[in-house]
Amino acid sequence: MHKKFDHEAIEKKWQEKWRQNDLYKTEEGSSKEKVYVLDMFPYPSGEGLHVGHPKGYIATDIYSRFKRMDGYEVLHPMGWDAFGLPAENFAIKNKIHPRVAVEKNIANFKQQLAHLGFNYDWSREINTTDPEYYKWTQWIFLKLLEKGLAYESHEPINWCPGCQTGLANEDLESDGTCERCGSVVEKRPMRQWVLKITDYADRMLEDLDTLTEWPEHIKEAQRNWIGRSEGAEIDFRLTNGDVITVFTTRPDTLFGATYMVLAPEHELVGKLPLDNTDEVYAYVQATKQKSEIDRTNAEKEKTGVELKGIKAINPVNGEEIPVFIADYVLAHYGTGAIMAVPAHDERDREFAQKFQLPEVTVVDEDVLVNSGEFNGMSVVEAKKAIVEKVGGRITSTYRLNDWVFSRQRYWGEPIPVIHCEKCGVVPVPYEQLPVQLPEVEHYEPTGTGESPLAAITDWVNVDCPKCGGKGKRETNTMPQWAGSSWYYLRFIDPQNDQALIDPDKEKKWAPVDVYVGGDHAVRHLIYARFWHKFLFDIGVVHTAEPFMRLEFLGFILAEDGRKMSKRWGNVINPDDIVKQNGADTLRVYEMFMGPFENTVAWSTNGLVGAQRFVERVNGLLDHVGDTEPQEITRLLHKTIKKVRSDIEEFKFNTAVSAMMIFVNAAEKATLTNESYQNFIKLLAPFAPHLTEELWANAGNDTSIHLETYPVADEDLAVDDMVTMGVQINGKSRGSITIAADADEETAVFAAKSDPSLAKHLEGGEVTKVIYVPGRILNLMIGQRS
RNA sequence: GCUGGAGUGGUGGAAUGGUAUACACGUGCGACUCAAAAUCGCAUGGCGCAAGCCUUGAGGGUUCAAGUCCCUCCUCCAGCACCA
Repeated sequence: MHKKFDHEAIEKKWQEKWRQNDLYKTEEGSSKEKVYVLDMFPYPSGEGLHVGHPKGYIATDIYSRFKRMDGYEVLHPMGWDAFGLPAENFAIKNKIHPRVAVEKNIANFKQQLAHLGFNYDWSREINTTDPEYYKWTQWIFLKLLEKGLAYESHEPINWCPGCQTGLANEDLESDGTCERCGSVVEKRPMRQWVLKITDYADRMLEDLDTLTEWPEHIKEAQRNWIGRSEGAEIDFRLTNGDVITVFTTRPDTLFGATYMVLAPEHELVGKLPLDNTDEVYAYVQATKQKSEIDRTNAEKEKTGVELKGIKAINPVNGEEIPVFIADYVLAHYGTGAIMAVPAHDERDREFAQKFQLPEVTVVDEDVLVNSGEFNGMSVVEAKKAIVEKVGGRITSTYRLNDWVFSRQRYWGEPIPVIHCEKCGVVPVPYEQLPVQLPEVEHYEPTGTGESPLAAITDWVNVDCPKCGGKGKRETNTMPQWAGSSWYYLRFIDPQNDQALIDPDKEKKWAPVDVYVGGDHAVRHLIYARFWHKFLFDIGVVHTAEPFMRLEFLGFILAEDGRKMSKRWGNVINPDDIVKQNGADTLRVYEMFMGPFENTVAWSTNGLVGAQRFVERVNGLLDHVGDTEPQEITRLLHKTIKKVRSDIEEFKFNTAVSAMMIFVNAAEKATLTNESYQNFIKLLAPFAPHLTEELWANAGNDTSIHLETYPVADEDLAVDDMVTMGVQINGKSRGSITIAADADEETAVFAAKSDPSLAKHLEGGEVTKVIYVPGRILNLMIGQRS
């Protein structure tokens, strides 16, 4: 009789052995075909992992183990995304230097991951806060600057009074609060570094079509995020001679434009000669006071003020129309100015009704009316014709804005530029990288809009690299997203101090073949794709896209159906599960819970099922004999076939269930030692400790994880006898068991010979037979009259 | 509102157009035990004593055959949203 599986001792034993033997180290010079399997690397928080975190890591672990056993050279690394506000806020609160806190958290995370027996090549570990790493993050920034894709802006930006830093639009919740701390975000005019991501918007959009192995919903989310609208820019001359350019997707409705609206922030507002300057000024001020919540609430009543003393001239018919400012027009979209067509736009209609402005219908049933020479034209034709007539320009605009790239905080990559009194912005010479974060005594935010770095005068004051005169270092740092926008490349060549990545190695290992993750995926993927395309343009990488295949994972909720959170007290720590039930049980359970992409609640009961399975496999040796029934051989080969294709497709839940079916059957019979060892290999990627132990117990002195993965014998994977359903007049009435290649006559005979089927055939003639071998027999009978 | 996805037992879920409910949990009964846990065996969609009938969100359609394909509708989830 077998012993109960002592998971604690066995896990420890093999994890140590694997480490000692460098079992999972990627061989650089290997001639095998490569596969690069990557997790979205974690942000090492102080709270450690809960059982939801490892789900994706288990999947990539299984996938990469499978690929290694199947003859590939596998690159499967792990690292840490450790810059950013949470680490800094945690450090401030607990009076610890962020670096120290991060080191501690990483050690804790690494320990937790180690307990699950993952096959990472730890010799490639990277950390975004390591100067040897962020040297290259800074290098990319300098390249962007060199190519004109990084620029300084003084536009008012989002300021979070809680975090005391500027934020990108994307850092806000939909209600306009800070996603980190929940504070109501204000607008503040500030000097900011901005990256011209909009230059890449079209390419990012178009290349989505090449990503055939990405889930559709992620691609759709990217399209929404980029939000391209096709339309035209049209110039409206004002009576004072100024010109306002509007963006519209409906140039065909130009005859219906009965007024214009500028965003209150529009640059022209302060410059126009107006009769009601005070009123206008007051409205602009009132808009600034409003939070983003009030500003973007579509429910509220429209407000605005007419700019008195000027009119605009509708370029298509020469009519003079009034000009307003109103906060329903957004400064950061299109040109910050619109032509208002109350008849064909709900928001314009609402505004027009309030201010009693005329409404002119110009399109009826997709055909133009009230539009002079364009009457009778289709909308599609008219769009082109009218733009041409008024000298407009066909163009696109995007929901996506340029990326606000500076933060007034300590714990980020210093932006590597120097401000010289004489030369202006001067990039730090490449050979002086990295610009290291200096030691500071107070890394709390200053709240003045300056980073804490500004107080360190001996770091800030430097000679200008260009003229040798007085210069000051840039004290803003990069946002957390910077380091994670290119890390997947560094794993390929983590220690290179001469280049971001060696071109030969890049050609060998890039791109990432399978990328797995969930949270924040849309935004991270936008940024990473943007940088990757830039790196492609400057010749650093050889592919236009970084991630060939993307697998999106569903989260694990707490048993109560809520998110796992300290706040609810419903967090389950994987360490506890590993200790009580074992790492292999946890791994099998998380894969068995449901489809990989589904969000499912943790179930302690469900865990028991996985545990029982692990124990039964441990006891399977008792059923090994000299022979095995043929159906066991067949079942094994069917199982091999199923498990292989399921792993390939990330259908781990059905792979596990197929193996359960095999074990259930094998327990009721006997199986040969050969089949036993094949089955253990089949399970090895899922339960690496158990199978390694059983492999050793079976007298092998190699590691099972370097063995060849079983291949199904196609002849043995199909049944020679099949049980198939029989329908009579399309209704299922029973089944027959016949040879898989039986002909129709045999099948019909078998059905007629079956008493329970024959019963249904009485009183009628078989008028039609539908026979799909191995699938179905359907007999149509007509009533005998 | 727009876009994408999903609705199957008490629960998680399975099913190239071919016997719906695999696998697992839970539950019930039984075995083992002084007893319990663990383990093992049997049963387990609904109605019905039974033969049988019904059943994949609702309703239509295509087909020999529909959870699967098509149409209409309902509900839920996700992303976007005063985006011109």
